[in-house]
Parts: sequence; structure tokens; C-alpha cells
Amino acid sequence: MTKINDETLRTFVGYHLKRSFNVIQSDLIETLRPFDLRMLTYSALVLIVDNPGLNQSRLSQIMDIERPNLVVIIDELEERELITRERVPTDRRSYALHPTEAGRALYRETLDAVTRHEAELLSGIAPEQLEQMKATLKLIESAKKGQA
Amino acid sequence: MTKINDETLRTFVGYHLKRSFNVIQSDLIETLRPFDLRMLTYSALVLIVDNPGLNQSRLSQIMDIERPNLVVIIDELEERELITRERVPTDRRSYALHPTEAGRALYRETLDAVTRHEAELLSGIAPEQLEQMKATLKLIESAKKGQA
DNA sequence: TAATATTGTTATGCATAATAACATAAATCA
DNA sequence: TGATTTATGTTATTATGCATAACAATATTA
Repeated sequence: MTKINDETLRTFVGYHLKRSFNVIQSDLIETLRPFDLRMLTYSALVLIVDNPGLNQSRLSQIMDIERPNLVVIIDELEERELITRERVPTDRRSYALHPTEAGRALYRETLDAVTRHEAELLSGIAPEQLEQMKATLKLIESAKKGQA
Repeated sequence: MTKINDETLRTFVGYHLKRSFNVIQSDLIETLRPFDLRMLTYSALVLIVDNPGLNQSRLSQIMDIERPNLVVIIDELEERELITRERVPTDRRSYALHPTEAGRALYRETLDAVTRHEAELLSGIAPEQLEQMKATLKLIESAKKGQA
């Protein structure tokens, strides 16, 4: 079984990012499965609990997805009565998103589970090394084109 | 315009990975567009040029995708005459994948373009910092469950 | 007031990814 | 050897993620 050479792709930061993200993503999907949440529904729930009252437009911005794609996510969370859409009197186009008590409870449960799973997955790596990496990743984030 | 709080998600390495990968991915998609390549067709082409003769099973393993999903990718590269599928006499189930001269030429062109684009995107970050990050990302990769 | 912009929505398409089922061929084993 | 199991490539199907166009209702602006 000859070993495959991926040294060319290894010169790219993006290749490393993709492969390592795959590992974390697989773990996260498994962690969220018992709660019947996907990555995006989970992210949305967390952001709504932490920012009660925000609207869909703002949420789609921070989540880096297009508004149309957020609609179905919000639909699902609302259907499951984890959040509510409330008309804003001062701007009747938009909805203020609020978590329900069930939403806050699920938030607490899942936050605990996700935190523990990621910590376990990365337990072999020094915390300072991870913090250093997060800082570098933030730099990459802010290298985004079309934003000063 | 109140700033949205994503501090909870910021505690997760996965969140940082996802967001920074999005930035690099957008850039890569734009870079590859003129060559009519997608990320997966590009990765496959590079790996075939660098590992001539490998079969689809091995390639799907290194690319971390399922064999069925590789089929259409190989179909496309073959259709465009960038690679060939050649029957292996010693194992008539599998195909040996080889680049054509056109495939090698496109490889050179795109490698140059992709390298320059990523370098430009990340030009504000110290090279040593990026190398350090790659090392950490490799550790995360090897933390994958179900592999000793 | 008229023109423009924003919010949420529907519809649609493309890309990525996972699974089941299958034909062909190879390897194993009894 | 022959029977069973395994590996390779394939088709079909499905779910998910992500982008764009078009639109109604409402706000903003000129």
C-alpha cells in the first residue's frame, strides 16, 4: 500500500483548514444528533439566546449565510417552539427573535455537551497552542475581501 | 446597530475554523472559476498528477469523500481529457488514474494561480505564524476518532 | 409624493456529502 | 478446488449547505 503524496496540497493553508474542520465537524454532528440539531440550527439557537430580540437580517449576517437560507432554520426552531418570531412595532417588516424557556433549556444542555466533546477531542493539544491558533484564525477571518 | 455577541460560539475551535475556512474557500472558488474547476475537481487533479496510477478507492480515501461521490468528479476530469482511466492488468476491478498532458498543463497553471491568491490573501500574517498553525491543524486532523 | 432600500419570503439551482444496492473481480478459507 | 467473503467502481437517492432572482410589505430618502 503505497502512501499517497499530498505535499502539494499541504502547502495550502486552506487544505489544512478543510481537513481539520472535517474532523471537528464529524464530532460535532455526532454530539448534536441526540438533540436533533444540525450545526446551523445549533448556531442560530445559541446566537438567539445570547442576543434576544435580534432580527433575521442581522442573524444571517453574523452567521455568514444568505437571508433566504436562514428562513428555513428559523422555521424549524419556531416549529419546535425553541424560539418565537415577534413583530416589531417600530419596524413592521422585521421579526424580533426570542428564545422560549425550552430553547434556553436546550441551549444549556447542548452547550455543556458540545463543550465537553470538543475538549475531549482536542485533549491532546496544549490549550495555549489552541488559543494561539484561534488568534491566527481570527486574522484570516478579517482578511476577507470586500471588507476594509 | 448593536453589535452581536458571539462570545459563546467563540469558545469553540470549530467556530473559528469554520469562519476562517469560509474566507479562504470564497477566495479559492473565485481563483478556480476561470479554469472551470471546483474545489473537489481541483484537489483530485492535483492528487492524480502527483500520484499517477492511483485508483479511485485510494483517491477517495485521501480526499476524505465517499467513493460514489468521487465517480462524478473523475467522470468530469476524464470527459475534459485532463486524466485517463486505464484498466489495471493485475486487478481488473480498478482503474489506474493518469493525467494527460493537458491535465499536467492545467495543474501547472492552476497551482501557480492558487498559490499566488492564497499568499496574497494571507499576506498580512507572518509566515511562521501560519506554519505554526498548520502544525496545530495537523494535530487536530490526527485526533480523528476511529483511527488509532 | 415618488423613488429607493430593507426585511422576510418563495422558488430554484449548484455543490458537497452520505447511504443502499448492485455487477464484476479478487481474495480467502474450508 | 469450490464456496464465501471482500474490494472496486457504479447507479440511484437523499440530505445539507449555500447562492441568486424575484417578490410583497414596509421604511427611508430625495
